Amino acid sequence: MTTRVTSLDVARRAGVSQSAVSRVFSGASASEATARKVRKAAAELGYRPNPLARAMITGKSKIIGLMVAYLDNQFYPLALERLSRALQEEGYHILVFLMENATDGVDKIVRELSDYRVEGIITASVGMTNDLTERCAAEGIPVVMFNRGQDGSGLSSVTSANVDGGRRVAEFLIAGGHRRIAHVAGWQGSSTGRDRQRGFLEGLAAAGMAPAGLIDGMYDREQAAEATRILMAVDERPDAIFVGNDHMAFSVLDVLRHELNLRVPEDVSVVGYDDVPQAAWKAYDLTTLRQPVNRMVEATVETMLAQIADPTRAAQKIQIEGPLTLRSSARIPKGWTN
Amino acid sequence: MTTRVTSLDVARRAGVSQSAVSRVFSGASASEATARKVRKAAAELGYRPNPLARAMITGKSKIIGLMVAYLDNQFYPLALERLSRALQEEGYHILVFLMENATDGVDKIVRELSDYRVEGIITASVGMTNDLTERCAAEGIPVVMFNRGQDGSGLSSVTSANVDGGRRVAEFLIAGGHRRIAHVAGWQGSSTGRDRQRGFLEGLAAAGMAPAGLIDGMYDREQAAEATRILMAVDERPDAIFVGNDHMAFSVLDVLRHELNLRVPEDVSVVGYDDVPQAAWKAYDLTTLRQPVNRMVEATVETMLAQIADPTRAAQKIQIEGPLTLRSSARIPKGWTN
DNA sequence: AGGGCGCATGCATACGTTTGCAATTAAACG
DNA sequence: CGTTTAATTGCAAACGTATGCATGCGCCCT
Repeated sequence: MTTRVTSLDVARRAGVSQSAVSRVFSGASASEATARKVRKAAAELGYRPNPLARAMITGKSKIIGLMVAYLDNQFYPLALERLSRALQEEGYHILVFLMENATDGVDKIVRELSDYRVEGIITASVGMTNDLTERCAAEGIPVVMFNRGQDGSGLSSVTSANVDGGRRVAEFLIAGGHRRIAHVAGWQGSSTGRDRQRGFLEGLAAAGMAPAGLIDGMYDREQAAEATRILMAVDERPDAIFVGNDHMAFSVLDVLRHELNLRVPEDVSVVGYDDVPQAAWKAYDLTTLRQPVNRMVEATVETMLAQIADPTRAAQKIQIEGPLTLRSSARIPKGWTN
Repeated sequence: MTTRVTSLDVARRAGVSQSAVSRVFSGASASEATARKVRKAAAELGYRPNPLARAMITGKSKIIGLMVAYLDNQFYPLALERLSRALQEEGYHILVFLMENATDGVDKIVRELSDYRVEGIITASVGMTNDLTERCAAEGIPVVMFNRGQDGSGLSSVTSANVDGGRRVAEFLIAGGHRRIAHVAGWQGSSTGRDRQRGFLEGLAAAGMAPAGLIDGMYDREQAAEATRILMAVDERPDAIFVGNDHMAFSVLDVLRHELNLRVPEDVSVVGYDDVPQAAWKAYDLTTLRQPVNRMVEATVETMLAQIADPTRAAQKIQIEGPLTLRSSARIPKGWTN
């Protein structure tokens, strides 16, 4: 348990003042001569600035808080991985909080994050109430919501173009000749769920159609399975189902094939949303609207850094388009080009 | 951007000294009378102790570092989720680092973790070199390795009983009447991969058998797929494959069914390792040896906290047994009881 | 050559806590 | 009631860094 080496130790060895050392390491002005001496001494002693002490003074901790609700849906681990890597490269560190979607927990966690003087907060799939919005704004902590928006909040968000995506799925299924198209919707408490549903309904309406069934799957496998059973337990079965995300779509496919003994896509086409890695696995081979994780992460990091650099900067709501990934779970219209 | 309220503010309002406030909040002795006054004033002002300042003095940051290599394998997001929740409940926070399995990165990250005065480090599926072991020991930072051991290192680890598990899978397959049993092994650079393979080979040997094929799948889907193609491209095909983890097993199943058009388990039985949630999904319905995540997490947290409380405590290597979860991907021996 | 300007450096203070020490008060005991 | 002992409390010094201010220096310009 050797005692740590401080800037003062370095200063003594280099024959300069402690402030000189600080200036060299914090990038303030210093002559090339002293900088060399300091760096040499620091290297010899193995000195590293203490980020906590630094944070005390500056209020900048080089830490970013990340709030995630659940990791079942493969989309989020993936995003977490990318986000983490990208931020690490920028010299930031990540304090993660896993939480229920329940609002009360959010409250507590935002407080703790602010205690640690995080420089920014990224939320993935977790709703912030408006008073939290205000609290963060009051404390001057930038917030970026990843894959979720919040109407009326002054917060930045990065999502895919969900309304448009929903509409394109509708158009795709209609073009495929499906006449009874049902929807296992994403959780209506989330902007993604609502937007995809809205776009989907608009797409149907534009062709003078209405959904053959519509149930909120709550982004939950079990609920999606139950929804599927209900949707299919009618005389005129749906011939296509648009599912609010891939995670639920897998469950839907399992029920269709293994419980109801239906063929996909011959009896019923299925389209998901996200394009998580599993969607490409042969057992599912799911046609799905891709959310471009990489670009979404890039945009998130970029927005975050910009807001940290200039806190007065206006919030941005960024939408990123993704392509429809064609696989075998849905009939492909003749001559369809993406 | 209201200025933060400090212990001094509270002290003034409560009519006591700043140290009194500190004592009340750090749990040191204080009379009931002052404690009440202080708490009242604190509540009115909305005071919260600054953990960074606290960490500066005590060296205790209430932060635990978590190093994870990849999140593709569903087992890790799940573990991360559980670990995070458990530690949060104990009042700790988690600094996550995602990293390549490459050794050089580990070095840098351990340094950064130590900069932030983390109280402990949990590694999941990432190899630590021995000099890092020493560095952590020198700095007095407890380390617990989750789901990976390291021979000869003085570090605590929590794993499932991998050797035993491998052996039990062998016994199960033999009892099922399989005569040509192959193995797509877990990465031989990891203790889990090696141990499972060893147990498996021991189990075969005990019945006078040898593997019908053995390839390192590197815990990678692509490599596992390629391994499967090679293993099956012989005259006397294996009638069973034990795969080093579920993540690879899904890939193996996809190749068997959709590339080679084989039936599972009629033509070939498949057994995995982990019992991740997806293993229960009907499209795979994988027989697999369960790693009890919850109990492993509990043991990890417990060990971690114990070592933080008493750094002189000897390292522990904990092994936790898991049951073989029977599903339909492998023939079940008549009268088999787990 | 002299005045002015800018840059580099050191001194000292601040950040918000914890904690050893001494002083004060309360309790306990004969 | 006096004295010993224990429990509280305040004072002040840390922890390791950043930074405003004043000083000193070299340099350019007229």
